[in-house]
Amino acid sequence: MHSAAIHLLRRVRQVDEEAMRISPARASALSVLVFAGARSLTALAEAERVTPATMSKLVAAMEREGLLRRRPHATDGRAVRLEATPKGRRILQHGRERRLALLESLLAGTSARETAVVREAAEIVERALRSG
Amino acid sequence: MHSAAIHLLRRVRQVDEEAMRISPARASALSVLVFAGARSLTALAEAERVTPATMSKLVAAMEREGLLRRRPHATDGRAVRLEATPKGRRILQHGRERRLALLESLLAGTSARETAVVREAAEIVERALRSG
DNA sequence: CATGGGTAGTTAGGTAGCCTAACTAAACGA
DNA sequence: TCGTTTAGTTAGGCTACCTAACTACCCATG
Repeated sequence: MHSAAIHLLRRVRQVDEEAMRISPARASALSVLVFAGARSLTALAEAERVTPATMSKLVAAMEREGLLRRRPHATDGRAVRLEATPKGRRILQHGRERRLALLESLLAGTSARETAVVREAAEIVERALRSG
Repeated sequence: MHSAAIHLLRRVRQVDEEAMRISPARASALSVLVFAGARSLTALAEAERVTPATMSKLVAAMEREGLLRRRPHATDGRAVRLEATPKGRRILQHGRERRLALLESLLAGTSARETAVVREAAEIVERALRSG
């Protein structure tokens, strides 16, 4: 399971870089903003299970690339509100499509039942990580 | 699926580092040597889907740590034969146990059926990556 | 048997993503 | 108002990845 995760990510990285789109860590953070909505840097760091320091650099890079915007928090002068830009949404969508295409082609040699097993496993793992 | 892999590895890394044992990339390479047998650096790089340059550095570090040995190839003076040391096997075993314990505890809240789904999915993904 | 093209591995230099420690600035509560 | 807590940044360090350029060796072919 662990080994499968390592190898899968290495493979996905190859394709991502071929297309010069967006790295896995950025795609993952951006998707939180897109699908779960705008939030503070620290909240995003928690969602992604990294430290605020790490997220601070990721956010700075993504902001430079125009993937997200920083807005002042309505009432808290220390905090920022991070939100995806239209460009960010677009690029995330591209990335998702590319990744999806890769995963589909990888799973092309497997049966429908096996595909369903993999999908369910991904959900189980995410749920377990959230609760654990 | 992609996102589950990212989050799983981040979680595993936390535990690995707590124990100051062996990093995921090293564990993965070492396990090839332990379970599939001694081989050349380039062959190991291919098995791990990284470039020889990357593997060269990994191997140098693991050799310094006494996890593996370098032997001359019987007939080819350019090549080396990499094999795990007893210490390497031992540490790999520890790492596997720790990781196993983590994964077990993560999956503790899931049913037996779900655990089986995850196990099968890992096998399917590895098989798909090998053939694709 | 010399020579030149391929192969095994290393080195140099660069990037991303992760960390901890130490900091600034704002908020809050006693 | 003043000390503590919280949000985010910066500095410095590590691992793991890459490409490009190198050395050393292998092997065929003239």
